[in-house]
Amino acid sequence: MQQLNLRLKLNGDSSEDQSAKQRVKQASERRVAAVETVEEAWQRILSMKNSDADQAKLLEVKQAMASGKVGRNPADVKKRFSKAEALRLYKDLAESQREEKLAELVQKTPSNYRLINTEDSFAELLADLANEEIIAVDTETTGLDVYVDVIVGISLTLPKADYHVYIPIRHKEGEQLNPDYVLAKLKPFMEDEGLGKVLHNAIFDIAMFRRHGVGFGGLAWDSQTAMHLLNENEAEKVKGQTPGNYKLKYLAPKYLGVESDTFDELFGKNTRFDDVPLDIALVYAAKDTDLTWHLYKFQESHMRRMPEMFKYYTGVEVPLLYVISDLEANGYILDLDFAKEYGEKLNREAEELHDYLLTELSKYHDGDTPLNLNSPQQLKPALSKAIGKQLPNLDAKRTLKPLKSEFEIVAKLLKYKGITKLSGTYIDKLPTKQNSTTKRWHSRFNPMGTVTGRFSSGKDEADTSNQGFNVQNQPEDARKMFVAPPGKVIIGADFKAQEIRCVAHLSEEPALIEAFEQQRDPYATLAVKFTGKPYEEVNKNPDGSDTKERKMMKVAWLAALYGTSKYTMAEQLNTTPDEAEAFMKDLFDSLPVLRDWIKGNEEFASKYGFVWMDKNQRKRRLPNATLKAKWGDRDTWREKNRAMRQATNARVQGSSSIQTKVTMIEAAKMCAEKGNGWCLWGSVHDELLFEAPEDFTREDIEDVKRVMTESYKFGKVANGTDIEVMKRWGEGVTVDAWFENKKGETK
DNA sequence: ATTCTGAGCCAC
DNA sequence: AAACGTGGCTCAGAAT
Repeated sequence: MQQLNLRLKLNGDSSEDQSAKQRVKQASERRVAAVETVEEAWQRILSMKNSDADQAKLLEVKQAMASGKVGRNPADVKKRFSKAEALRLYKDLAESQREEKLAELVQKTPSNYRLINTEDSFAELLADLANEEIIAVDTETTGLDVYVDVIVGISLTLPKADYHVYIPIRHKEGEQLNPDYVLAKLKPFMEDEGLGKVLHNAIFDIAMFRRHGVGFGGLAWDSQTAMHLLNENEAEKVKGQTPGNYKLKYLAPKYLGVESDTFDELFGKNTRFDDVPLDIALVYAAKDTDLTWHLYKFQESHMRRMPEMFKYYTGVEVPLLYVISDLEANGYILDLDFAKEYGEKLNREAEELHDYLLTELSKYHDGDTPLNLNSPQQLKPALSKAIGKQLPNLDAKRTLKPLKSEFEIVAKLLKYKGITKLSGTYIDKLPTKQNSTTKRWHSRFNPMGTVTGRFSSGKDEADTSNQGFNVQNQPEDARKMFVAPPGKVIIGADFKAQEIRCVAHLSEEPALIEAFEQQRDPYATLAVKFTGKPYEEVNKNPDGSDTKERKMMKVAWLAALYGTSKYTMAEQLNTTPDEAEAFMKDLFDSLPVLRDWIKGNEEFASKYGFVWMDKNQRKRRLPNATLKAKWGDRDTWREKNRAMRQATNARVQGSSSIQTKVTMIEAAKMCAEKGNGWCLWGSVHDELLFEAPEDFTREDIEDVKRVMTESYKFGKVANGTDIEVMKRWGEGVTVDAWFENKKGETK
């Protein structure tokens, strides 16, 4: 009861109460300090509301204090032992542990780790390298920007000679060989196709060697991409679990049972590797190739048990890394004048809309700060009041668009959102990402960025330069910033209806097979089968637009592929869920082979917990597919059904991505044969883009067509491609139009 | 001051 | 028995 009274007083806010509050607090602190033992303080601190991370740190400090590893700072002893002090002690503890750890590592340096920093030891290494068939390679660098940073040392593992080396070349302290000399001597080995090489994240090191004028050959294995193929779920986010990753330092303990500290753990976040003393650098860096080598042996033995996957990995994914390396290094050119002018136009429009919206909506906004239109949290209640309708969210497509014609303000908001997205993410942003060294724009193409095998594109995971960007989601309007280099064109070639052809092949549905045999539009063909109307009538309207039958088939098609629910389908077809369901049932009844194929995918996944991509080259593991959905267990039900949808989708997406990757390799070969400035410019899932001299010929186009349609066949289903030519991305013309235009110019 | 998460939206 | 598969980026706002 006394406590309650005290609290009531403390909560008062008159100045008298304030000073009373302070006096009471000070008195109580004096009392606690006088009587509280450190043990009691611990009880108090540990029972506070601490984050999990803090609690763990606190417990560690408590233990360290008990064993005498850390003690209180004499200056603090008079004060009450606080949580803040305990956390300060944690820092001291971590620092001393780090030093201890480093000393221990150096002391326990394996006898077959060699620091190469003399003429003699380097000569011996070169002689031994000549006897190796396959080695492991890694570089240590000043940072992660492969166009700006430099190599500070090189690690090699020589399996036959049975030792691991670190060759420091640019550390700030310690005896080292001349960097140019070392690189010149290593160059023939690095470029030797006959000397196999194993790396972890090879794209990075290949780019680093390239930067120093050293080519790369003989790539045999990349333990990072191989791991993705062996377990694409390693980094999956599961509730209540910390997700894994594909870093060597994570994989080695997990799969090799070897203890391994990360760079940050050992050296802290802001240490550059050229600051690391050589004895420590040796044990850290040589361990990298040591671990990479062992991870390779482990992975190889596993993958060999899946021969088709092994063949695919070594035959496609590994050589693809060279292709990506060239593609990324080539980079892009942006038309900065265009971007500036366009950006200014967008910003003017946005400003006008912003003024209007703020004027109209501010009166419905409560709060001390002005309404922020970019904050859904603030905008939702304000807009709801303005239009007199409670909005569930501000989803442009679902929520706002239907209200667009009824409310002027919603229409303006949609326009505003569209413009600010375009300028904020693309038109104004991309120009700031020019690389200082190459003066070009470089993106990343991660061949294992997705669980199905598609590429992802963007910035490097650990890259802090903020210069990365996603090439694969550039909207139509932003693509216009990308231009061909002077004297060149961009040639775009897509896989016509890639995923549908893929399904035709995998399912062997006769209606689809037949459509492609007759070179007919697949959606129209489905519409014929379903409606009984003639092809011409359902394919295109007289004005060239889509017929409603064809549109419906397209929606239904995607629904089958993606597992759309009847509710979403109803929205898309503008009908009721029941009708949508009935329509899908009728449709699938008319395509029984396709229906059974989808069912088969689901049954396979339910039984085995994974599905195969085309020709068993790759797996998509879906452990949740084996769940038994129980009544009332919503989470299980949701996960199970998600896995069922993924089963079919992954097979289609993954098999299609195999086609794209195989074709990229053949396309790169074609470019190399042609020379004369031909190279790959990009890839966006179902299309490849080339850079070519603007005096390319019709024969060149025939070669592109051949590469696109013949590099990877979906069984007996023919491939198709549409090719266009452009000086500016997205402003393409047909090949015929290009040559017609040229004829006109020369006349 | 830095890092994380969710909403939202771009691509195929 | 409600929400379409694969990604990445930006911004706001919260957590640390």
